[in-house]
Amino acid sequence: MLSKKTQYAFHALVHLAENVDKGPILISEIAQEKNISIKFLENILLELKNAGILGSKKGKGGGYYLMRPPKEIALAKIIRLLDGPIALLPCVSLNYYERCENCRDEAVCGLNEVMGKVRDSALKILENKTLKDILTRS
Amino acid sequence: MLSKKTQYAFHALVHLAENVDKGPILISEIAQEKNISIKFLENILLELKNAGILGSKKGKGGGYYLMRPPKEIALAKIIRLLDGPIALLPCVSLNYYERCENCRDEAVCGLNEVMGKVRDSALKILENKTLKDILTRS
DNA sequence: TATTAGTCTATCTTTTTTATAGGTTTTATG
DNA sequence: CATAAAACCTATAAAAAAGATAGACTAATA
Repeated sequence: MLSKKTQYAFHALVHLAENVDKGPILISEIAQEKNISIKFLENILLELKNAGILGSKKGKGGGYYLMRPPKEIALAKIIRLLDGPIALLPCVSLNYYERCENCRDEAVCGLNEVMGKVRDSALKILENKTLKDILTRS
Repeated sequence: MLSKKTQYAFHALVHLAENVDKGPILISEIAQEKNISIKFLENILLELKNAGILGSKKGKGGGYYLMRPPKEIALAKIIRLLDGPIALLPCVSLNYYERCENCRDEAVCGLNEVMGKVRDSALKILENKTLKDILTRS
C-alpha cells in the first residue's frame, strides 16, 4: 500500500492540476478541500517542490503550482519520490535494488523472476499514466 | 514492498516445495538453509499452519509440510495472509476495502480508476502464479 | 511596515515491523 | 515409562517507520 503521504500528495496534485489556470493555490485551500492535516501537507508540498515538481510563491497571492503540464508528470515519479520502491521485493527494484539475503543465486530464483514480472506490469501503467489521467472525470 | 515476514514465508515455502518427497522438514533446517532467524520463522510457519497452508508433526521425525501440491498454492494467498492488501490504495482493495477519505466520489475519481488497473495487472500474475512457479530453476 | 504565506527544523506520538524469550504439549523411541 | 526431540503458544521488547504538530524564520506584497 502507498503511505498516507503519497496518497495525500496525489490528491493535492490533482487539485493543483484541476486549477492550473488560477495561479498559485494556497496550502490551506488544498488541505481543506481534500481533508488533509495542513501541517502534514505543508511538508509534503515542500518535498514536491524540492524535487522540482512544484513551484511556489511566498507572501500575499502566493501558493503552490505545477512546474510542468499535468500530462508530463508520471505517477511512478511521485511514488518513488515519497514512498520509495514500486517493486514488491528489493531484489527486483530498478531504483532501490538490494541483493537478496535469502537465496543463493538471483539468476535462477523463481520468486525473483515472477516479482520482476509484477514490477513490469505495474510500471507499464505507472510510468505511462500521468496527473492528467487521474483528474476527476466530469 | 512486501514485509520481511512475507519474504521469509515465500523462501520457506519454496524450500518445503523443493523437498515434498522428504516428509516433514525441520524449522531449524529451513532457517539455516534460507538464513532466517529461527524464532521469527517459527511464528511465520505457525501462521501458515493456522491458515491451512501447512501441516505439521510434533516430536522426533516431526516438522512442517505443505497441505497441498505446490501448483495449487497461489502467491496472492500468501501475500494477503501475511501482508494484507495487494492494492496500492485501500479504496481499490478487493479484500481490505476502505472508503477514500480524501475524495468526494470514488466513482469519478481518476486515481481510483488507475490504481484499480494496477491492482488488476498485479493480481493477474499473483493469482495465477503458484509456489510451483517460483521454484529454483535447474 | 504590517500582513500574508511559504520554509525549515525539530520533536513527538503512535503504529508496525522485526525479533526474542521461555515455558508447554505432543510424539517417537529405547 | 523415561527421555529427548520438535512444534506450540504467549508475551514482550526493541527498532523503525509513519503520521502529525509546533514554532520560529524568510520573502513578497500592498
